[in-house]
Amino acid sequence: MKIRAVRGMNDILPEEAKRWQHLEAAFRRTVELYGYGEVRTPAIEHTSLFAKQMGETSDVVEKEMYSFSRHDDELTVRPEGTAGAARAYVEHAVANREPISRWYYIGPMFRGERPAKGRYRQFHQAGCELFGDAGPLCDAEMIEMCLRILREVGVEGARVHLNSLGGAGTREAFRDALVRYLEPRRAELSEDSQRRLEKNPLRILDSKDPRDRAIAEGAPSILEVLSDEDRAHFDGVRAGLDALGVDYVVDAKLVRGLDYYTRTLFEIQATTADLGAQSTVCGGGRYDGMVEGLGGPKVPAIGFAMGLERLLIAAKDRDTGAAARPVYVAALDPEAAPRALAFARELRDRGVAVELDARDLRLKAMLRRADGLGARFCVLIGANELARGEVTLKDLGAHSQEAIAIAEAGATIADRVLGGGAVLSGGSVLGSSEAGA
RNA sequence: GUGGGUAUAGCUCAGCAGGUAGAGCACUGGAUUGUGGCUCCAGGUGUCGCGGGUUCAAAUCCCGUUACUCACCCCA
Repeated sequence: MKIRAVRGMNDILPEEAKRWQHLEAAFRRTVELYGYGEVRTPAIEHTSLFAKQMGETSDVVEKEMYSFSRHDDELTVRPEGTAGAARAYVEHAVANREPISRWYYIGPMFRGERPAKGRYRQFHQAGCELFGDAGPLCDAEMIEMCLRILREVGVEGARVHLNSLGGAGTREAFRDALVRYLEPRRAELSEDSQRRLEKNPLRILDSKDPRDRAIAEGAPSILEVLSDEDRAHFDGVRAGLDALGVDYVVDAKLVRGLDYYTRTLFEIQATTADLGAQSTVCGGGRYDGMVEGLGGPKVPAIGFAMGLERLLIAAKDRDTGAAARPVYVAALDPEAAPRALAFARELRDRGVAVELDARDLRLKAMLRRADGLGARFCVLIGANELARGEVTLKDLGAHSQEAIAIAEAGATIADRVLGGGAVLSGGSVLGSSEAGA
């Protein structure tokens, strides 16, 4: 039996990796505009970190984590990025060094869910965490930043959903009120929701089952039971969004499966049909209690994460820029191959990208390959060239070729490839002729 | 985790009233003794996802299994 990739885990081949690189670059570029710096935390943490922060009874912790014992340690491969970042924030006493910290991360996360489109067991998230500011304006700022990222990345039709869970006390009170409302109607709920009644009643609010929806319609709204402080914060967020001209919908039924959220909760959905049920492309909120819960000082925080696989599905494919146009060096005879190898190195020394081809093939096949790669220049080095101390330089766009003394060829080619605007105009001319053909 | 669909060449797919496999693209060679993007010709030895079963005979029918996929669930 052949060894295959583990279920739910995918290879990303170079061609596709290019799209990832563009996505990640756009993310970095954008969040750095807002003052975020990258943090890199380990992929493995103590299991208790996730169990405590995300909630012992959350689905992720209960049945989706990749956990294992190693010697005396109970460890887990991270299912998300926030807990690890907060742990590092506390561990390094960052609150003592600076009043506000803005961190971002990009990396793989692991959850043992049943794979589906846009949902994999190893998946990738890019996210931000802001520590040290409890004010509502940074909530609004972060949401606007998320929208900017999505725009930069080419996601269209993003919709912001906003809710507030209130502080810890409000949340508990609401949970009780909700259970009091639902308990008498238990029999009318879907099977899933009957289970959720004990475990995570808030989840019933965003169930997709029509039976649940009907009941959820009449359920009490968390927004009605917010404390004055929570209400003021929520209004502040909305005022911030309004000032930024950001469209959003208040959705009192928006909830999360993770326990650590307080107050502001938001989710951005892409309206791409391709995403199917996995349309949430960005989710985040406040977690004002986490740092203290990890043994740190009372430091409020807010963060979000984006699922990169989903982003790539939702993102309109844009021109990823001019593809690399290597100079193609073809070694035509075995005796000329070492010279071609050395010549390729010389071009690279001069900063020119080179694809060396020393296979035992017909010149025709090599030129086809050079075309396929989009090379503008092709350098032929064979027995004839070797005898004359020359190389043959072909300009594939102009259909011309010339003999150049091998001692000068490197400088000449580097000059043509790298020299000023010549590259751009040459590239676009070739590009348009290709498009026309 | 639950239910439905799919699984044939590197890629996209055809073939299925059962007789042991095809097309396009891509790739290689030739037409053009060392000159490309077009054209023409030629080139496939693919465990027809895997394992069982029915049958003289299975890619085709049945069962199981795995992967992918859609919905639910969960979430980013």
